[in-house]
Amino acid sequence: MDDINFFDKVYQVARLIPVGRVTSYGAIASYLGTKGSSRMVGYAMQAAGKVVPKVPAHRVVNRQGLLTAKFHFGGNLMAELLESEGVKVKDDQVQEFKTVYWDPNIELAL
DNA sequence: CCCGTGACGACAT
DNA sequence: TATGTCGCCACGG
Repeated sequence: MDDINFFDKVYQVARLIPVGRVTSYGAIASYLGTKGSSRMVGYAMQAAGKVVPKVPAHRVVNRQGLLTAKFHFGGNLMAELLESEGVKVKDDQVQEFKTVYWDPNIELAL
């Protein structure tokens, strides 16, 4: 697994996120073992839309449940995508965040 | 090759 | 509780 690029690892985990659930950059980073490099996760997501299969980057938010990435998606697209999957979003913020929160460290429990 | 930037997070004040 | 600063590491210029 060490042969896989850091970005690819991020994509792998991101694709494991169930519909109607969201996770945080730090959670993914922690799962990968690069807890301090949460920024790299977000950076990887930047290219997520360029990779295949398509990575649900819209399901990844910051630790506060804030749609920091919506600015990059453009307009309200990210929020609409989440709501389309059943995730309630208000004021660029995920409602019931702790309820819809999906932690790879727990769910994958590896 | 060096510098600045950035989808974040934790700690310090 | 809120605001400010530092660390993290990859990529572009």
